Amino acid sequence: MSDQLLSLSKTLTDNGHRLTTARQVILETLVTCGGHLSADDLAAKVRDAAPRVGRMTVYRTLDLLCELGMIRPIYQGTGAAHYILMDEGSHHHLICNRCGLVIEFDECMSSEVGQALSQRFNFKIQSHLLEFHGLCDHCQKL
Amino acid sequence: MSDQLLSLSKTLTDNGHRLTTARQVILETLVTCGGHLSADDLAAKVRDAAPRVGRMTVYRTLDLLCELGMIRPIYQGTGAAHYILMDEGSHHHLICNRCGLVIEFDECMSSEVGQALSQRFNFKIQSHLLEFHGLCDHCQKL
DNA sequence: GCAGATAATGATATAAATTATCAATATGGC
DNA sequence: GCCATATTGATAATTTATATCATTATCTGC
Ligand SMILES: [Mn+2]
Ligand SMILES: [Mn+2]
Ligand SMILES: [Zn+2]
Ligand SMILES: [Zn+2]
Repeated sequence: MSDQLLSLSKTLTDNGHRLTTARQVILETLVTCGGHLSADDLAAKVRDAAPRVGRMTVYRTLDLLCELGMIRPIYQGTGAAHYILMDEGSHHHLICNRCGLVIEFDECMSSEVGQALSQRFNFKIQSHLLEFHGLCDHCQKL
Repeated sequence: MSDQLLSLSKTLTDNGHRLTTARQVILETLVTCGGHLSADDLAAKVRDAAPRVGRMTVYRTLDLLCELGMIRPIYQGTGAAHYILMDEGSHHHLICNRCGLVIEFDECMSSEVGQALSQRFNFKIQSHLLEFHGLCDHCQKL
């Protein structure tokens, strides 16, 4: 069991939620896949490992994880929400407006800005998402 | 007709798309409302001004505006996509993970990072979105 | 370890949001 | 104004998301 999985599980129990087998499998699948899945995509993968887990439980678990700030829904081409992991505190993308290509990157200087905002609005920051949008190498040449 | 509306219209024609009356009304409504609308919300408002504009046209226009980088779909509580205006080059949010409150802010230091990424990946940046997620003043006290 | 209170589940039904089709129409270039 | 064709909108189909509720599993306290 990975550290990340342990940490996510702990966040659940720390907030008074039960660590059910369904939730365990869902978390494990989510971590293994590295996120970027839709609810139904995830439900399908989860059912490979645990066929008894219902689709509703996946939807509800995703909602719960969102509320706890562990994941975040974003658009990724299709009409369905895709969920990215937020437990590391940040997530960064370059996204092509034409073909939908997603490039991940790490560096970012949002901490200072966050600090200031946190005070101004008395807002407790748990994570951030930074996305640059534009045209990828390939799509610029079309 | 606002400068913003003119600029958006120009982007359409500059990219070889027709400036139809439907698109004009859609853009105008979008700008007037300041974005943050779902496709169906927008369709309803559009039909107040122009009853003949069909829902499909709104969906398709929103897709087109996304592809041109003028707007961007994000999640805002409900299952439907909400569209934010991106033509100013950036958009910044503080979002409460519990109640969904959205606070807008202006300052940000993403330009330098963007510059570096742009070169590294040969990616033409058109805009960026920065979101901080956490708990608002009110929800921290629950 | 067991019982009880209750959070959580999952089968089912319903609603909401998105996408596909295609004949009719409006648009911009000439 | 004419024409080629991009765009539209009515309709239908599909995909996503939400609501219900009886049943089950989890945790707490003993
Ligand atoms: Mn990612
Ligand atoms: Mn906004
Ligand atoms: Zn691309
Ligand atoms: Zn809140």
